Amino acid sequence: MIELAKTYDPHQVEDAIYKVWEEKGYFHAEPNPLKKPYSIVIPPPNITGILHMGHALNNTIQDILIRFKRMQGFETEWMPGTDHAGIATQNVVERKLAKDGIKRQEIGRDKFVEEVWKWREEYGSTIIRQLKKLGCSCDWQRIRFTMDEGLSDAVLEVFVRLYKKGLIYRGNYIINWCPRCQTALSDEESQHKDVDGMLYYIKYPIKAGERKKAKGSAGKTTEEDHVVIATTRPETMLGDVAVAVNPKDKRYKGLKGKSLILPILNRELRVIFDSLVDMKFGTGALKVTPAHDPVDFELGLKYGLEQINVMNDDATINARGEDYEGMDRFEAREAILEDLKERGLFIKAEPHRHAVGHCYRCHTMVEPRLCPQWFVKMKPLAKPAIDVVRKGRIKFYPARWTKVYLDWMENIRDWCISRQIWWGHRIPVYYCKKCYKNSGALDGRGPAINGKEGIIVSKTRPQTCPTCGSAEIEQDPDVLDTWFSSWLWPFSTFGWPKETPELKYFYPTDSLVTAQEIIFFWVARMIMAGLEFRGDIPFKSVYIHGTVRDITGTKMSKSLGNIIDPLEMISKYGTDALRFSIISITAQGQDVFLSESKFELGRNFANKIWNASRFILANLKPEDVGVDLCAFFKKTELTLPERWILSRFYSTLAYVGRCLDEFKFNEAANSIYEFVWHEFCDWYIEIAKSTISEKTSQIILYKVLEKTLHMLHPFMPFITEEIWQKLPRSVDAAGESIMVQPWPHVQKEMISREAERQMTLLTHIVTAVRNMRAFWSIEPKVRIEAMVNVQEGPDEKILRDNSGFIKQMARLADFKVGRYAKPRNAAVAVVGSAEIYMPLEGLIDFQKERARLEKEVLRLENEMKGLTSRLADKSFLSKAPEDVVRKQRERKDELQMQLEKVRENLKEICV
RNA sequence: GGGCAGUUAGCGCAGUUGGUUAGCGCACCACGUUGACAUCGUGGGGGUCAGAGGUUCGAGUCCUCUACUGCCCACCA
Repeated sequence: MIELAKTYDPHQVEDAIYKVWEEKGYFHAEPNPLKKPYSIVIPPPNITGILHMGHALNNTIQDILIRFKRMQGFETEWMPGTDHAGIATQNVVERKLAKDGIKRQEIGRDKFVEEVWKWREEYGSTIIRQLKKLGCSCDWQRIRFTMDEGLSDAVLEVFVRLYKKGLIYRGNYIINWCPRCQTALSDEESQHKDVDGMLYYIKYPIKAGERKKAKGSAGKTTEEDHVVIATTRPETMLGDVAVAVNPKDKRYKGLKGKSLILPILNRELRVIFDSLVDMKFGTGALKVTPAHDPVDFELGLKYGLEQINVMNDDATINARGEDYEGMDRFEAREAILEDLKERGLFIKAEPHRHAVGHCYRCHTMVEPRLCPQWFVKMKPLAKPAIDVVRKGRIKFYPARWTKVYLDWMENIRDWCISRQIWWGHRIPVYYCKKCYKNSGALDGRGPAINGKEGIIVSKTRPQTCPTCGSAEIEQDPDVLDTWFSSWLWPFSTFGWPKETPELKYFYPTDSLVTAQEIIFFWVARMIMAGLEFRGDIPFKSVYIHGTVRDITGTKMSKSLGNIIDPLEMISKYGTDALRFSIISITAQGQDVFLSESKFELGRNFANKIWNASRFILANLKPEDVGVDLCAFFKKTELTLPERWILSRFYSTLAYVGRCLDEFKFNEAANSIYEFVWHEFCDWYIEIAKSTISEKTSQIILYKVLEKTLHMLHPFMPFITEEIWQKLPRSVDAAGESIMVQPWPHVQKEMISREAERQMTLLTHIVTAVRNMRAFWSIEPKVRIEAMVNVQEGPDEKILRDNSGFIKQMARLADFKVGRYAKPRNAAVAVVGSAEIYMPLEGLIDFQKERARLEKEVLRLENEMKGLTSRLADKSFLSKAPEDVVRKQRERKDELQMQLEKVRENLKEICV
């Protein structure tokens, strides 16, 4: 007899179990020619992050996969790590320093970066500890950080290779600028959000000497001395150099050859005619600001317009804005509008809702701005990455993401990779001052755009300029986008560019598990990088899980305060409960709406397992159970419930395996739940109570429990380990862990549809008796008897053989099987071809019983109607598959019989 | 503007390739026994599967349209 504690306390065991796992090295994998590899890489959380529910879901899924595959005998490598999150981390450390009144500019670059490293030492592994708390079986010996020496080397290597290949260039284009972080952002880092703004209508006067002609040729409808433009951002007019209209727009025909005067600054503006201009928007006249708008920029290039940048890095107006210099962009907007009103040039403002880019880190409104930056040419990289997905070498689950991926890839734009911050991989570009000064510097930030003079791209710092020999060399001050290191993750973590044994063995990895937000940032880029630098796909399948939202459907975020903290849930309900709950409520790829009460599901389930185990172990005779299951069954006659529970177990096991292969984690979890609770506990254990000391029951209870623990382990690693450790087992398995036990083999010969069908008959009979008892309010302690009237045949034999179980489960004094006539004063129920009588001397209220039976008749008749018409339908009979027709016929016969019997009983009552 | 999801019991959701009587959890009602479990057991009530049309012998499931909700993408200033 083995005793388990009365209640399961996750907190007492989880940390200790995890420690043992880690110490014994179960998480670690090495290239092993005897085994097949299975590897996944963690989507590296950033070092400023703390574990949120999205992480919990994401990592639970990965851990389930890894534990499943590990038990299946694969050499499983789950590569963990963190990314340095350039902008986010720099912001955090800046804020920390600001508390002590320190600005990063004051202490300088080197000192600041030192501070960030210090911060990272102290706080950067919070999320790692939390992942351990979640039970993640990552290979911590291989943990990587995007700023590690090896990964940094990979980053430089990639930059140099791409540059040499002509896929990296320096260009002066409109980029997304975050005035708060004071850096450029990629298109993906600028998130569009709808903003309620205003559309302002402003008069731009026609140059004085040219007005009359304009009037003459434009007809009555044209304003005689000005053009009205519409803009949402009046402050950018300080950088206007032209006004554009559509050549087809009749309203502006008369503007040909004319100039306009920019209000306030009195700059002379060209009028250009271009079909890019939408005639339907605003007034059809577009003010052109090449340095502050992508469309205007295009026009500027096309017509050779001057690019006037009117803002500083912090989005205040610069000297080009004359009187507005020093004002913030929004202040300037108001001031300019005021001035325009004074001059009578302001017409109206109407509400206008439009999408505006926001910084994905600090949510500040992004300023489109002309600025020299480094870019990666993406089209050549995208092409092969499109092919591998088209050809199905990489598959998305659910498949709909394939289209999202392909759409984006086919319209991919160049990637702005330089960031004007200090924390990150510094761009391996060096400028020879002597050479580039000759070619004309720009913005003091480097040499001429698109030229190569004075640019040295090298992994290491050159001593002298290879062209002129000058030692006056300085490195580009910018760092690279964090994703420029993350996109190499699947191979840089295995040692690339070195051809390490790990890289050869584990690459390509198998599955990538991630959230939809990150498809463009990360997934797509990893595919491109994998193909470009390693010549092979980085992973075979991509599983995109849903977003975790709160109960109202909003995404959980710290700023909204609607967070359900996974660590808090772990401390309240236990890790296994958290894991099981979140998995079982998350359908494939579907967003999940979370509320705290959902974690009760997992907690209750853990409790159920604990108690079932406690019962089994308390009654266990260890000397009886150490047998080979297959051998034992071959020579032992099993009862129906025994054959049934084994059949159900193996069916469930097979189904769970299939679900995990198809990323249907919720279905796997729910089928285990259903099996454990409603089949094993509710029926089999209850039935086995009467024979618990017999060897067969001992073996079945023990084996089903043990194998169920195996099957459940990937989902609930701690409780299964804790119970498994308590099981008696042979010496060779002693001290081992359930996590390295083999995944149970599906014994197909144990799966019996027939046993399952027969058992259903028994459970239906028991349920019918219980139902009658409840209906007639017969207290459980009152032992009464019942009998079943059944025709001679297979069903009779089943009932006869198992009458003991029925008696036991329905709490009957006696249960007789045979041919019986209905006794007087008996309640009756019909199940299939059998009729159950329950004599209730003196208890029967005929009216009540009649009502009950009438209701039953109604139900049966209703179903009968449908069946009858279907079976009378010639088309159905000719077109439906045979087995469907046969089944329906059988069902009809059965119904017919039931109906007759119930009607007969009804008649008798009426007498 | 384009795309993708979702709409099934009071609430939150499942529902494989179309095929018997549409399920689960929570909540609800009634009753609770001998030692696994009140984080429980037994029984019960509750749904014209968003709406309309179509395909089919047969539709929650496939097609079209509509409505509402949510998400993603997008250079109409």
